[in-house]
Parts: sequence; structure tokens; C-alpha cells
Amino acid sequence: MATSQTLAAQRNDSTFSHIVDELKWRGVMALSTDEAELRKALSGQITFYCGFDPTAPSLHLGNLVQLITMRRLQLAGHKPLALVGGATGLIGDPKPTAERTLNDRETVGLWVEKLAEQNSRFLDFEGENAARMVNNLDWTKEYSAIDFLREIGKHYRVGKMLSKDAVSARLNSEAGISYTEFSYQILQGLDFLELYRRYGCTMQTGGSDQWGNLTSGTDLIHRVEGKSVHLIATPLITNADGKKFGKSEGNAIWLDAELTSPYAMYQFWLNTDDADVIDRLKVFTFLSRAEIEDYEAQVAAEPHLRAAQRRLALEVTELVHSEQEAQAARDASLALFGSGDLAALDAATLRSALAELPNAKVDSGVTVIQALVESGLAESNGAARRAIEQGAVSVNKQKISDTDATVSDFLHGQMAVIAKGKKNLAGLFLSG
RNA sequence: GGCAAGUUACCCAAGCGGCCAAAGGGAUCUGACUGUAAAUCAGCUGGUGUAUGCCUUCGGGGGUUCGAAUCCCUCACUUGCCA
Repeated sequence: MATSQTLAAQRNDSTFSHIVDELKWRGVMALSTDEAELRKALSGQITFYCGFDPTAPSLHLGNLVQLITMRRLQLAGHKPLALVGGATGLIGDPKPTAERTLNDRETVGLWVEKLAEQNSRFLDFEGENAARMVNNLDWTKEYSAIDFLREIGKHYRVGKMLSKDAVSARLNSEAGISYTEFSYQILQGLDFLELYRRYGCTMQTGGSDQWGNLTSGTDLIHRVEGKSVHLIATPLITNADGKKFGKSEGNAIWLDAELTSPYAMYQFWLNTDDADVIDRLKVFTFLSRAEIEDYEAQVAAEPHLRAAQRRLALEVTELVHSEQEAQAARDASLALFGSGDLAALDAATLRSALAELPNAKVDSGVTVIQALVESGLAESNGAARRAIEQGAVSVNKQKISDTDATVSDFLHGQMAVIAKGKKNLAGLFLSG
């Protein structure tokens, strides 16, 4: 988890005269409400919020964009409200393709706690503009169905609700949409209204794919309170090659170390395309404009050194985990990908490098196939066999071509590095 | 409530009694080339492991048949039209 030192070291770039200018330069303002008004509002101190729905046991990289943007706004002097969707998580916002399956209350409650804990690492909860954690279950649970329909529902026009992208996409699809998900936008609107009333919250941030849900709140406040409030939407982060950002091997990159290890996190960022790395530095780090422009020059001049990727990987891993874990991940990467001669590494270095990897305890005489499966590099014996047949497998950097081979060479008599492909490594520890 | 169409592997989608572990595409993975990039080309992608084998899989359950993803019944869900 990010240390208070990490938080304390963060600052915005003072060469920008207005936070909006910095957010725009960093490319995290895809959409907003009236910009002139927004600038005016942000020139004073405001309270703003951003919501996170518990749809999984951890936040992921997509949410990190929001968290960092919130932190930038906090550094600019504004008060963040981090909202976890204890209520909205029970409903689920409409996905463009299909109806969500409802998670049970117990699960959602557990996830709410986890998300709140993760949220708390990225913001400062002390000081003059301390962040505050809120849960929308706290106010929605007080509403009876009748009260909700009379007090909130009456302000919503169905025509407008139907026209929202998220809803219309579903209406035009095979899947259709349930009344439950259709109503989601009202709940989110209610959140903003409640936060406006309780804390004087006058701005919401969120992903641009949530625009319809964001405007739900501004419209409601306008209607009920006669007040104009603001929105900032961050863009959907995409890769230059058009693939989805934030997935490795088709799986999401989670902020929870249990789900995505610091080493895997580091590796993910290290493998960022040249074409994307500068954009990523802008969005995901607190490096100054001058520093980032310097990296931009380096990427252009000597891309093979990947200086920008290395810095990006270290910065983000530190932000999400800790300085120590980031350095351990970096050191492991250097040791395992570096020189080429694993035998030259001393036992302690090798041991700590392997500890960063997925690993398994094995008995002597274990077959390579077993080792692949037990370390999680292969899903089945068949997949392991296939990988060997394709020439993808090596043990201690020695290629394995025989599907019946056993792991015989243990470095320092106790450890081995097994690889499937160039980048998928695992550690093997001789048991006993 | 009535009528119609649909539910196939990670996703989309073909198949409409045996030649179906199931076409095609996407995605993932692997190899070559590289910089632990990108692009490109090639290969793999149910399990078991070598057995013209066996097991699991075409929404759930039941049936017809020597044989079913394919036919019938039934249940569930989805969509559209009608009331």
C-alpha cells in the first residue's frame, strides 16, 4: 500500500496556472460541463466526489485513473469525497452488451469494505482539505419505494432516461434491459443530490462512459435545488493498437497485491508500447511536465532503452503498492531478464527475485510438465506438453524440447526458474 | 395470457440424425524478427496422453433412435409481435 511518504511527495506541476490546464494537458479531461464556469468554481475551494461500485473484490487500473485524478484535484486544494457504492453495487450499471447478474448482499458488503480500504491509500484523509469516505447505502436505505418514487422519480422523464447511451444501446440489443438496471441512473443522480445537501458537493468526476449517469446528478440538482453543479469526465484509456488497456493475458490488472502481484504490475507497465508510454506517464504519474517531455525525447531518440517504461513501471508500482515493493519488483526483473546467466546470481538475490514470481514447491525428480502446471504457467498437462512442443519452455534459461524431461538443475541446490515463453516466469523451490 | 424466434466452447457465429471435440471470425497463448516494444508472418487453443481409445462439453431435465448439438416433450431464461 502506498505510504504516507508517497502521498506527501506528490504535487501538481506549478508551471500550470490552473488545475484545469494541467488536467487537460495530462489528457484526463475528455468531457466537462461548461468550462468557463468550471474554471471559476475550481479557482475557489470546492467539494467533489467520485464513485466506485463494488462489482469485484478489488479496484483495477481503470479505477486508478479516477483515483489519481481525484488526488490531483485534492492537491489543488479541493475536498474529495470517495464514494463506495454499497447501494448502486447491488443494482449494477447497465453494461452495453448484457444484463449483469446480481451479486448477493453479503458479497457486495465485503467488496465495499475492500474498495474503501483501497481508496483510502490514494487520498489524504488529514489536513485542511481532507478526503472523506462515503457509502451511498447510508442514504438509499432510508428511502421507502414510495418515497423514492414520489421525491426522486417524479423528477425524471422517461424519454430522457431512454435516450442515454447506456440504456439505448441495450434497448437496441438482443439482451434488452431490466427495470433494475434502467433505474441505475436515478440512484446515481440521487447520490450527487445527497452529497450536495450533506457536504456541499458541487462537482463529480468519473469515466466518460458514465456520462449519462454523471449528468443524471447535475440535472437532478438543477431541478430540485436550482443550482448548477459541475462534471469532469476522464477519457476511456485505450492503447495505440486499439486493444483494451489494463488487461494482461486477457485479465484485468488489479490494485490488490493478492490478485495482481507487484511484480506483475511492474511487468505490465514495463511492457507499455512506445506509442503509449508518454500518455501513460501523464495520466498515471505525478512527474512534472518537464520530466515527461524529457522522457518523450528519450523515447524518440533511443527507444530500445525504454527509459520511460522503466520509470513508469517504478512510479506506478510504488503508487499502488509501496516504494519497497516497487524496488523489489524492479530488482527481480533486472535479475531475471538482465545478464542471462542465472547461475551467476548469488542465492539471496535469486531467492528474493523468485519470491516475486508465481512459484511452487516441488520434489526432486519433478517433470517439467508437472512443474509448469504446479507453478500455474500451464493450465493442464496437455497445455504444458503443447508449450514444450512449441519450444516455449525453458528451465534456468535452458530450452526444454523433451516432453518427458525432469527438472534436474537446481541453482544453489534449491531453486530453479521455469519459463513459458519469454515473459512468463515462475520460481521452483525444492521442498525439504 | 397468446403467437413467433432464440439459448453452441473466452466472445461473435455456423452446424439441423452418424464423416462433430463441433466450420469461420475475433481474442488469448506460442514461435520467428526485435528492444521483456509495435507491425508482420507462422502455429496452438476441452481433458487424458498416444489409445483408429476413453471422459466432459452445444440452456436444465426427460424421451425417441443402433446413434442426438441436431427429432419430440417439458422447464427456465432472452427477444419481438399481439392482448
